[in-house]
Amino acid sequence: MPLAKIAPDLFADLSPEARVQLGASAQTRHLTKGDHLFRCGQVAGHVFLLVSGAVRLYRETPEGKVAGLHIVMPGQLLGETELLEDSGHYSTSAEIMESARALMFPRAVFRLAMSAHPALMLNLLQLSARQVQQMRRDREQLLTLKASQRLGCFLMHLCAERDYAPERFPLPYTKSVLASGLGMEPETFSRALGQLKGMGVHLKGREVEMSDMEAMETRICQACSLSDNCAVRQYLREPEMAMRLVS
Amino acid sequence: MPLAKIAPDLFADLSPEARVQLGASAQTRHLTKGDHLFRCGQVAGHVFLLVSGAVRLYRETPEGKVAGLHIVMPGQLLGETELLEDSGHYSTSAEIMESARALMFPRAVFRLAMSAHPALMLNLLQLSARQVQQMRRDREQLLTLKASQRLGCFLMHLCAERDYAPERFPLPYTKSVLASGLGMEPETFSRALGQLKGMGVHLKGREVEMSDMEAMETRICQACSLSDNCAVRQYLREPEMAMRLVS
DNA sequence: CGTGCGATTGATGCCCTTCAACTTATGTGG
DNA sequence: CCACATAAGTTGAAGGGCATCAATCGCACG
Repeated sequence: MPLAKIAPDLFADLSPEARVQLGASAQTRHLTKGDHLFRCGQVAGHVFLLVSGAVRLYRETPEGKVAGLHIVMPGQLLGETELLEDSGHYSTSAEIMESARALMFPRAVFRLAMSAHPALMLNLLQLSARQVQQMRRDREQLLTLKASQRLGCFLMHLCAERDYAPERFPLPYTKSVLASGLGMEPETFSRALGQLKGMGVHLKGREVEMSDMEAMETRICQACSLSDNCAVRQYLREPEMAMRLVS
Repeated sequence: MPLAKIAPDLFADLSPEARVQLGASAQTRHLTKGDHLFRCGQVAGHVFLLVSGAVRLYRETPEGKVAGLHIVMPGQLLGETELLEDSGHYSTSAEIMESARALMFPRAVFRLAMSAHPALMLNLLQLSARQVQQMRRDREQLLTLKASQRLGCFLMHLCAERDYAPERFPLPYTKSVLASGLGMEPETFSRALGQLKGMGVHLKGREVEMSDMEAMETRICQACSLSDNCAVRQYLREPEMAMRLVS
């Protein structure tokens, strides 16, 4: 598969030759649930690009607690923050949650490509900026929203960003994994779901059904500080969206 | 003041001429407590470099709650994430918490400088990567540590990163501001301080005194997942540190 | 010396975690 | 295809940490 298809944002404005050359330097790895892409503390020799599946970034404390940091989705990079860091060690562990395929770029190759192709560096910078913004939103929501609202917000974003129909769309990974990504325990997740049922949210297996977007917006977006500059709001305002709700 | 003095990391490896040129394009602004550098939603026309003082990034919800996101310290950038974002609007508000001086670079100038000087772009990328890592730590600590531990961790980092002596060093800003930055209410902050007294932490005005680093390490670092690759641990292991404790 | 803001302390309530028991899916070998 | 084992998810009860509201204290300021 060409790089431009896997992560269009990252490889945009890159000459076709450069893309091919970069692609040739990468190995493909197939992994199954429970495998590790890398572990915290190992020498950071590679940058990974997730093609399919799901990966959880986590760390563990000396006391043995595991703290989930982030769920990586297809098209995203892993180990990019270590690419430029002085220490040269991975600062998190990366565990496969869902059978995955990943491209493996040697760190040195990636750094050379960056220097050779300013467009790539610019794209990396843009992705990084977006990630910072997203993490700010995440932090804020941890402090201001309750569990059910965070879950509802996530579902709406999923729907909006992938342009799904609210009445029926698939969950990208299991409930436990999602709970970990949202920073809550599975039990809390389950109870949060119960509360969302009052807003027309039903979840069977991995099928999501959201029938009352209006209630969701008033009871969730209202409590979130992003207000208007949020993908969800824009999605709900789209005319085609109104069409879809009527039909 | 030369740029290299204000933010050495950012302007490293940049030719002196380029530095002077960039510096010439910047206006200096003096601000006092309560002023705003920018507000959420405004057109993002500038990138700011904080020279002195302290700035709080925050957002507010439609319901009127304010959520503190980050405290910006001298030498750091503001509005960098908006520099590359498509929307072109500030995604947070920036309020002065402590009389400040800031350099104001027009967005377009900064973007041009980035293209013209790959070293600048590389440094930006590195700063951004570091910021992501720091935010990961932050998020994790919000979920795993209790308020007093977060405060203790912050104090130790402050001490380690600026190479202060634990027995006596200044707090960079007021308690309320610090509380906001740590994601807790002033009341909780106050109570957290009370708990730290049991570990030899005393705070008079803006003077910090930490007399029992050993207790701090066992009761705080032990619960944190960074374990060894943490500036605090390294600081505590330094030989000069041992000297200092003995003398 | 009063005024106003920052900081402290107490009381109360909510949300989430934790532990435990239970139910429901998932998948494997007979 | 069923029986079984294991994992995933649900539900209940108890407890703790933090937010919230309110009152008081300390301190810098005019």
